[in-house]
Amino acid sequence: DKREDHDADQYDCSPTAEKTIDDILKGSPGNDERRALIDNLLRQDPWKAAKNIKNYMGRHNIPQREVVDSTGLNQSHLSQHLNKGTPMKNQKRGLLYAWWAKKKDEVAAQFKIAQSGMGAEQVEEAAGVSPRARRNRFKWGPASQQILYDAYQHQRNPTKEEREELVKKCNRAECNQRGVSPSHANGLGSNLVTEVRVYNWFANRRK
Amino acid sequence: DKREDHDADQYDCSPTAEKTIDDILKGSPGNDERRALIDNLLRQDPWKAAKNIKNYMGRHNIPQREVVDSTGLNQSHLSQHLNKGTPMKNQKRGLLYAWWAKKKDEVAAQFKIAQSGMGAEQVEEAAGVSPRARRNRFKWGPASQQILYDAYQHQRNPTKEEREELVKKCNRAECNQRGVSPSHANGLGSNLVTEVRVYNWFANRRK
DNA sequence: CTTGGTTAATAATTCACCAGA
DNA sequence: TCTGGTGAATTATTAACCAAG
Repeated sequence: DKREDHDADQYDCSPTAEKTIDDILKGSPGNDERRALIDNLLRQDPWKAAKNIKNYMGRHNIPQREVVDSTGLNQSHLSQHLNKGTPMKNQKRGLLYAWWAKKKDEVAAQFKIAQSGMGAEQVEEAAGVSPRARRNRFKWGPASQQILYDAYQHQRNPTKEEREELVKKCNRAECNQRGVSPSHANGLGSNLVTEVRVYNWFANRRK
Repeated sequence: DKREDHDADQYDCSPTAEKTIDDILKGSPGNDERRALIDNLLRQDPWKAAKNIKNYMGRHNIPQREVVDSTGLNQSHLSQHLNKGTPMKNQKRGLLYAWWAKKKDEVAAQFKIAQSGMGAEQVEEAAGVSPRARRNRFKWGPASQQILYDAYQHQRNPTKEEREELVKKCNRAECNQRGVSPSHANGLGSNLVTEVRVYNWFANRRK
């Protein structure tokens, strides 16, 4: 990772202005269906929708920050809405749902493309992942952590080979959790497990 | 509270450069003794010192951020050092101890001055609280919270009178926790309990 | 006044990174 | 082949508003 030029104020779009559903849904086909989904969600129980979104984010290990960046919602508000059912006006819920509607397709596209031999990053690009967003930070999923934890009990200092083995096992588990074939691991994008990450996990764990 | 001009890059001193013990101890008499204390702490068990500082901060409800601002230490590093005993080099521990040495005197001075009829903010000024630092945010102490919690069980919507009563009770408890006479409540500075704060506590609690 | 919304700020945690032995 | 140190980023939580019944 490079230190990013932390002064780049050029984030997504509209630096000051509020976002709109159109901003989020910009371009890409199939927006009629998405709008229908959004309207539908807006008409239903917000708490139920929140749980579904949270669940989806959990399964795919999507950082809350990505949602914040692409919707323009306030981080703490979003966090409370998702985790505690704190109220959120329809206008804002719409943004959240729009993000979700689009994201689901993006993710699906990513895994589809991942069948080809592309690397994880190329896959993201090819799938048209919202361009301006900053790359997500890698995040361990519970499934992988369980695997690592078990391995740790048996061996605190795995060799490179053992680590590579763990990488495969983790990626398989992650794909499994997402309901896709393990061969599509590159669709995991920023959450693809690598040997360095496994290395770091052990190094940090040992402290 | 006013919205602060969030662009003001003029924080404490030395925006880029590392701080030194001298920066922290600048001016104010009695620095020889402070240096002796610092050296002494540096020679002892870091974890023991950390616990003492943490304990002190807890008793006076001092935000970690104040330490970060005045020492220039990294927030997560400080947090880990204080809470988990993560190692920290002497150079940096020195800054932390210097802050503590000075802070203890400042706090003592604040309570001394608070005997006079000054308001909480004037007291802070008079005590020569490091000038450039931004005002700390109010934070409830455990003692006060217990009082409020007990009151809440009995009455979710206290009247203004009841709230004023709680204010007094809380401030008394806070002074008590700090080992000072309740008459010195204004020495509590930014942590002085007021009726609005009590009001807010109940309003937030009801949600 | 109070609830519905909403938010800035705080701080524990997570994942990484780098200099040496 | 790390391990001591460190740190940027993430996010739940805390303590505030503010508009409008």
